[in-house]
Amino acid sequence: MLAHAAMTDAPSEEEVQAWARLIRSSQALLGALESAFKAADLPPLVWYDVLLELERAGEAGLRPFELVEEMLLAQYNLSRLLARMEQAAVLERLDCPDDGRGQVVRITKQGRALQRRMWRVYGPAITRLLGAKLKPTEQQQLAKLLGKLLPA
Amino acid sequence: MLAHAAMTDAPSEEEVQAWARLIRSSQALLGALESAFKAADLPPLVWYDVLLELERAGEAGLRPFELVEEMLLAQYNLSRLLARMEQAAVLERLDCPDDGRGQVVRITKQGRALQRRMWRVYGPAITRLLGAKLKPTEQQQLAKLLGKLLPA
DNA sequence: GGCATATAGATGCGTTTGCATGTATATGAG
DNA sequence: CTCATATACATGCAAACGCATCTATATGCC
Repeated sequence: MLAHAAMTDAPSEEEVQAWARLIRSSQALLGALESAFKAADLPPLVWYDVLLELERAGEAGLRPFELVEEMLLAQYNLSRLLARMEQAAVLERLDCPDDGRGQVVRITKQGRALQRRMWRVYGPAITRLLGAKLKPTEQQQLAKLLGKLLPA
Repeated sequence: MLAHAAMTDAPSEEEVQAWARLIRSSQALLGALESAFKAADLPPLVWYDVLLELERAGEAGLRPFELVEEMLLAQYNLSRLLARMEQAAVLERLDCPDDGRGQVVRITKQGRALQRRMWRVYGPAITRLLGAKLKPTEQQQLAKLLGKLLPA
């Protein structure tokens, strides 16, 4: 998948291998998960992420810009995603009382229902794709290592 | 990013955390890499992957279906990707002598040049995003753990 | 207050993706 | 040889994405 000999300041074999496997495995697992959602006639993963954030935010809801910050999603993509999800009645967008430019997004009852239905696919998929392949110790190791890659 | 209490057969905390970090970190790193390509006026990562496979295949080239098997890419996406890349003259598609339905794809001189230009961005990005964050031992650990997730 | 600048969110437009299906050649059964 | 089926690749169409930009409101400076 990678590697390219003879190049000054090239990354080491170890770096490249770790990189390649990170990309490959995440793609493979994500692909499998999205397939599972589709097979169950459910929307894509990003819907679950939004619903989860909103569910956690509770009655107060969240501002779209907060969602942009928490999720790895471009502003214009979130804008249109929220429009689709509102269309599906899984969330509602209210005018923000404190800021005339903004809005507050809140999960609906149907949203919570969808979240639960998605989790019934998501949870088992995690177990099948990751939990079944790594011992608990290894899961912790992996999480720890990946954590070091995270913020920047 | 995940977790959802009270659900039978729910994955464990460790599973969920490892999963979440895998998704998040790969997204973050991939995003940073793609940004680096764009900033350097280079095409997206998938172009590099194709060029690398073709470069490895040498004069003999590769059949599109072989690329589909090696890369994690849908057939119709590859078909159009190859069309764009042919348009950019970084590869050529020849009728396959052995199979009238098929074709043989070969990297061009310009393709090799592009591959090198991309690697000049890619290599340092790997070092910056992964190599600088993990010690060599950790890189090997990570690769090993991710390897267990791979085939299925 | 008045104006320059920053921030929240939406949107037009071109590109890419996903899905279903289409076309053409290959392969195997009889 | 013929026909049914399978495989290789392409493509029409709709949905989603990326980019640049737009509108509207907020904020800070004078």
